[in-house]
Amino acid sequence: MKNYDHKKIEGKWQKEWEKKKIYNAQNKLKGKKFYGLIEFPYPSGDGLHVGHPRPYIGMDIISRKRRMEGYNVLYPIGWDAFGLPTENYAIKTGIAPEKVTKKNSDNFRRQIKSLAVSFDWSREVNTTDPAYYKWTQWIFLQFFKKGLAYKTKTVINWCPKDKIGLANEEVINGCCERCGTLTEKREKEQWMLAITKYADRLDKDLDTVDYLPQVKTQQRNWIGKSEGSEIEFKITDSELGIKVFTTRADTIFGATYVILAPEHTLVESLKSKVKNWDEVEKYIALAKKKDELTRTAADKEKTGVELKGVEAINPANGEKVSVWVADYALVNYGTGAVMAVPAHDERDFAFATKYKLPIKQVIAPMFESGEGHPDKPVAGKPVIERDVAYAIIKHWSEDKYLALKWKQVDHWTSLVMGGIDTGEDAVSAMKREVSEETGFTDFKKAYDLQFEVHSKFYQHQKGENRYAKAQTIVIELGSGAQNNVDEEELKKHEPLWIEKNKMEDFLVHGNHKLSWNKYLGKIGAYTEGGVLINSGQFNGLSSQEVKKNITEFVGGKMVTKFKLRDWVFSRQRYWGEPIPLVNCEKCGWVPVPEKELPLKLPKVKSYQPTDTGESPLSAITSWVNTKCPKCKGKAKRETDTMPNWAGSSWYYLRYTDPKNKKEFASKKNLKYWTPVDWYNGGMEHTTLHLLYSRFWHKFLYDLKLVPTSEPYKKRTSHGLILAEGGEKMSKSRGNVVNPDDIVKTYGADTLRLYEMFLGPFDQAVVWSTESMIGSRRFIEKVWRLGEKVMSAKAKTSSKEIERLLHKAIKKVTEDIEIMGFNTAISSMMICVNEMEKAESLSVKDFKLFLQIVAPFIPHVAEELWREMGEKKSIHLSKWPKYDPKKIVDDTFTLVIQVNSKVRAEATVPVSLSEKEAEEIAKNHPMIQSWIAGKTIRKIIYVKNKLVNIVAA
RNA sequence: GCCCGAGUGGCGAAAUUGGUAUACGCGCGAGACUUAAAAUUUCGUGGUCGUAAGACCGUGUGGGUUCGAUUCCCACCUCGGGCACCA
Repeated sequence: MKNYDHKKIEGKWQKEWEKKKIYNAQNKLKGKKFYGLIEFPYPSGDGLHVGHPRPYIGMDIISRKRRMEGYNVLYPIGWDAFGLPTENYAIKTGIAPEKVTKKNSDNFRRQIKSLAVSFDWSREVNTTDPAYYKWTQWIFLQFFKKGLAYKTKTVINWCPKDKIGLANEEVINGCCERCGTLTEKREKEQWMLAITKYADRLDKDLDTVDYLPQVKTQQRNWIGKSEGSEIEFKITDSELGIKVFTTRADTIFGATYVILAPEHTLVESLKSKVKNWDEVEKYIALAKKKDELTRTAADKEKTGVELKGVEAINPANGEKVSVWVADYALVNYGTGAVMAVPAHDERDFAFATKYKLPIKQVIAPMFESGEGHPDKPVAGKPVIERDVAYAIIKHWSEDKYLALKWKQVDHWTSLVMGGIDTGEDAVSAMKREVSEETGFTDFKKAYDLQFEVHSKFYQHQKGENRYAKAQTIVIELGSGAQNNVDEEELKKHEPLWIEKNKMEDFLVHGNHKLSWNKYLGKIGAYTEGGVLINSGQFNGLSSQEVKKNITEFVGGKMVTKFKLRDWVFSRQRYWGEPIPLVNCEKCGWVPVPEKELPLKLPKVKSYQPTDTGESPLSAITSWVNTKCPKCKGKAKRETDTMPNWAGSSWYYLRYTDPKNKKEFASKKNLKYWTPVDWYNGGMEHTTLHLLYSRFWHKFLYDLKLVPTSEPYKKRTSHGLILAEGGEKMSKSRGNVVNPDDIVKTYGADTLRLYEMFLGPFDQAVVWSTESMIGSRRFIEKVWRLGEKVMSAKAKTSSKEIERLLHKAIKKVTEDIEIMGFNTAISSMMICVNEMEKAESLSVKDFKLFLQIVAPFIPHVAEELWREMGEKKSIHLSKWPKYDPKKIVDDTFTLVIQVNSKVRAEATVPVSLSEKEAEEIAKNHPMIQSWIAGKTIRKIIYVKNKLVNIVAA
């Protein structure tokens, strides 16, 4: 018996597979296909660490299974090789980026190949290859021709360290995504791609794809679709008006001032009217200077300045409101102006409180027999509307509050409350009620909290439905001076002094709790929906249904806004695709003619970006100065390059036809291969690469250049592999585990199996080289088992083994589909453990086992398969089917419970009837003592599982 | 603050139309083989009490629904991820 030696078999089979091209996609565009995709790597100088291959191996297992299921499989790889690290390396060393890229990708290729990932290497692409980026440039020109690529002066996020403009997506907490440096704002002419034109479709079409729910939510979040109203507030004595965007048109009667973003162009146009212009100008200058981080810090105190002398008119009620400039209004969202409704918006509330601006409640919370409320309104009974009030009564010396405990109803407690008579105001009404019900007379202070709460309920004693509109009144007692309280009142309820911090638990009604929390200041603005009050003709309507009507009433219109901004597509860098446009004095921006593509990167002496923010290309005058393709006059080339998201936005299309010189891919190939059936990648690319590529794809679809509107049918994610301390693996932390070392000592099969066994595929897991031994042991067991089976030459297997084997086939078949690799492996381990012990295991059955384990440990499976006389690769064999008859158990363990506690077990045949099971249970000796002297109330029977005797 | 996910032995983790909690693996303990070690292999391995049979407790915490809850509901705590003045 020869021992398992991974070194002897892994290289051998890798060469054989490559020679026979068994993993290459077949060029015949016929039959069922499977296109599996992983995110192509950036070939960094550090090489692969053990975290990189996790997604490759996962998708490899799926691809291998698909091949065995008879699919024509496309599982490609390439290099996303434009990018900063290579360029920075070039700056430091002077070595050309092409050379570095070549070296790094050669190393990556070698490493990946050593893991036997079944990529089709004949379709390898490289984004930095001119034959590839010719088409990246070509697609960009299509955007340009359709007016979706435009150059504009914008405020961009600028990283002072990398000297590069960043898209919003690349700014994390105000810092550069790559280097962590705090970004600055800079004004610059930049090429933009109009992704916002596709915002709605990018959002809506998520319904048509099978993505992880988190991916969909994150994309939706990022796109930030929000439906609302655009409404104009006219400025008095002026032709001008302020257009605001709001999702809460229902609160417009409560709009007590208007806010403009500091960058809003209207501010300048109002200059002549503004009396405090100096102050305003200063504020604006300050706001512009602030960097992203300090300006958007959530806990930052709000600031602003009033435009004195400017007044706007609330179109709902005609009231004059003040106009302010404040940086909590953002210029690039909505209209850059906000109608402030402090009573119903947290931010406006904070601002209004600080600057003492009026706060007007226009939405009353509505309690409709909800939680902690009296009975539901009864249909058919009359509804009596009543004005009422609650009193929050503070003790004269202690930190206690007065509340009522109702005597006729259990667990009923409330604030002191009562009706308001006609002509009476709420404060006097409550003073009257309080003295009647509690006897207290010394009211030091009594005021209206200005918080109205509505409720609907059924009043038992009166037999009628009530609609109560309650005011919240606060009364502070000066002393305990008290009159006698009427006997009748005392029979109804008992007044109790409750400590402040116990009050919320003491009160049972949701509306009382709400008023109490408003009093405490726990609720600033009431931001939920409710019933309109103080809103003229709209009073009594619900905030949900009234939005459209109110918008029309004030002459506004319903609109949809997005958080998504257009994509900054320019980079002032060398190592990227040159933007193929020339600027002609006469003709403006003119595309480089298609036949001149690719527009290659010229050789430069220095890769250093300039401090002025121009790319190193601008220094090469012989390249920059050119002729206009249109008029042949003098022209200059664009010196900006594309961001590295460009090449990755369409690479999956190129894989279908990677050598095509006439098109980015032929229609025929695209039609057969796309969409990608299954795309696995990192969550970190959800709002960047994934969204960008969906955008490009939709654009190409509109040009009828791709056959589907979505590029990827299904999207899953893998978790990170963390270093042993639970930290991220990185060269700088010095905790990187190199797969080369693992392959050398344990073998590629062990590494593959271990990575898949570590834990759930989509979760982060901690690497442990110590635990790897388990996977190696499993492989050795399989190996020994193979040797044993071959020498024994059994014709049949024992029944138990057959059952376990077919169960494993079922489990593995199903689990691979849901990326449950760890549980699939577990079932194979169980199977092997039993096969080891088994007296008889047939060659035929063992070969079935080899087939299901083959996607996980391809070398060992192939070696044993061939030794058993097979001439063709196991990876081209047909995926086994389990036999449903063979997985049926004859017996099962019947669990017998008494009062839901397991007291006994019995091995019984599966054909057992309910009656028989009950008999077995009752007569079981272990059970007798538990039910002795008790009455059996109930017997619960769960087929093939348990009997539960409920006895007392 | 808001949204999403998670919390189970010493460790990685299984198990959900509600039905034996801890499969599988690592580690650990004891035995076999061996001159010895490694490798391999057999048995054991949630906690407490008990000589034992066994009993009780146990899936982040506190409640609830149920004959029965890791699974469903409510409240809370902790960790991870995303968003963050988006009107």
